[in-house]
Amino acid sequence: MIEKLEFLLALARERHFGRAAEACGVTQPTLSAGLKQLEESFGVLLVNRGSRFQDFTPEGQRVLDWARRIIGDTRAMRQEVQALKHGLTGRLRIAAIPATLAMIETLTTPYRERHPAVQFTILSRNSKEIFQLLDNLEIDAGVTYLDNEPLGHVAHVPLYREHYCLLTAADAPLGNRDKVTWAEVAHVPLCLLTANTQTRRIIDDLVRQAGGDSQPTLESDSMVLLYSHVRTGRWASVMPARMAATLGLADVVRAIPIVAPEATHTVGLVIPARQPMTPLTAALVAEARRVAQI
Amino acid sequence: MIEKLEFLLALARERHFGRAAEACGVTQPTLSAGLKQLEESFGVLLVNRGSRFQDFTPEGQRVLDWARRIIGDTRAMRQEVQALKHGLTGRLRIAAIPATLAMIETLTTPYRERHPAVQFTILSRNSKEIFQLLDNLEIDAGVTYLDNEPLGHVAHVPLYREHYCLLTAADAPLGNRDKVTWAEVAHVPLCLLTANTQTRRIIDDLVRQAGGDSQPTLESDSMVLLYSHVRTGRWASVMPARMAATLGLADVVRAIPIVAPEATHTVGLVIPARQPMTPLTAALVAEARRVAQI
DNA sequence: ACATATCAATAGAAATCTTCTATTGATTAT
DNA sequence: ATAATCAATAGAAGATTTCTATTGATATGT
Repeated sequence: MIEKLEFLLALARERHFGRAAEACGVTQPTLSAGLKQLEESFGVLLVNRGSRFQDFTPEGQRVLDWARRIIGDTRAMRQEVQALKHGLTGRLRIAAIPATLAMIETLTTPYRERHPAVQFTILSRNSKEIFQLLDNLEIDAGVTYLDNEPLGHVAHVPLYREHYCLLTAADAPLGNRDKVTWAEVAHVPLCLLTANTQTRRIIDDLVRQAGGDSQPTLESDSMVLLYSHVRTGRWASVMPARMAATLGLADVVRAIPIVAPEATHTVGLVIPARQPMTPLTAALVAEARRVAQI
Repeated sequence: MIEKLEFLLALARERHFGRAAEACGVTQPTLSAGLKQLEESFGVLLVNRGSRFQDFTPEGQRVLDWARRIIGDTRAMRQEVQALKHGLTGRLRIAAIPATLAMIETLTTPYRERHPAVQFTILSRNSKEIFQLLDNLEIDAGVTYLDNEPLGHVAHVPLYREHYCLLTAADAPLGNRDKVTWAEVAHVPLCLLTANTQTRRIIDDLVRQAGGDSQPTLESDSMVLLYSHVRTGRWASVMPARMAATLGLADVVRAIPIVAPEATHTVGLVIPARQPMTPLTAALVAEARRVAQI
């Protein structure tokens, strides 16, 4: 029964019988049969299909919601018993938006100190993907902005307020300043994250409000790529202050706080709205509360 | 897997492998094997046993808690799909303390009006048993006092405040009074519920505070039995006012409000603290809110 | 202290179910 | 029109579950 619900969950993720079956480690006919059994046991069609997967029926949607919950609880149960036996073990799966990648270690380092047996998987994803992964039980927690776009049905723990700074060469136009305004930044050609990221949308908004139009000279979804350009001193960028601080900068590059309008956004941990949490997640939340600066 | 968790739940109820097996509709070796598999899958002993059932290990306790939740969710899921198909169907199981039995119809009658396909099972139980039944998923809701003894981990909906009255013959010592005090009641020989009920404990307390000692001339766990004695006019009793009002009284018997000290206790619905509720339970809660007088 | 009863575990056979491979039928893409 | 993709089906092999019958251990009663 639980295994059948796993089939359903996989199908929701993959939207394809064959791939869902593979994800579950069974063959396609096995998955088909499993779903058929579910449907028979409920007496309702759960999946609309005509020679290929189409979508879930309304009943299928409801069962899917319950399946997520039931499977989440089942995993939490196993984890908890495991923790009672051997302390915290297993793999903690986190996804973070690129702008926060450099601060994740402030969570994982003390976490590992306390629970050395825990292993980590950390993915760089945009915020929309993070919420999808959370919904599908594919990650235990996410790190993203809390106050910008509506949160899904998740709980959250604030971590810190983000400020932005202009990264530019000391000998560039604004390079000798102690602080700059968004109005000034609006005229600098920048290297920025691609437009499917929240950080980019935030920066775009601020630039636009200051009268600019933000046509970046270079855009990428990789922070390392942006960083490697900026450190040459030949490109400018706007980055979260924490990111700039953590990465460290070459001598030729200066990180200049952008001060007006004062624009801060809250970065925080997002976790599934389940009570009780899994032990691994609970420990992460405890760490987040310790590390939180707000 | 879910079936195995059902085994565990049955064992917690019955504390006996054979009876638990019977409750699950399997033989004892099947249940034993099922539990052994659970233990192997967790890698932990769940049940302490030496030639007979002893108790659950700490891990077993935790698994038991999760099992209740997971199985509760599984049933809720089935119920919800069923409700999507055919509207509300199935059996709503309620347990109520004897003092409230006469008011249950104020819930069930409008409920049935709205959802004619739903069937009811209503048990008369004391409050301790009600909470056990709730914990074991054997009932969907209970009706009991909310403010007297500590509630388990349940949610609740207040229904009304209970007042008490003295039932006695018109020609008995206090029979001509419009109201009486607990101090006066303390001297009347009464027919009361047995001491394992909350109602009795409440009355005992009030009588004792008024200086009496409550040695009932007759006690029973059956309201019908008490009622049949009282209606002869040859016995006196203290009953919740609602009960007296609902049952109706023979001409010779009067129901006299007991006014001082003003003693009211809240009667309410108690339901498992699960979100979301099962559809059957949700409908009952809605009805309770409608009927509630407080 | 001995006999009896109760209880859960075990052994082994029978039955059920699950899963697989191979194929089909239907639809979509080229 | 042909090929490719996808999910359902058929049928055999394999795994699991469940049963009956029994054992071994502990408790109960005489």
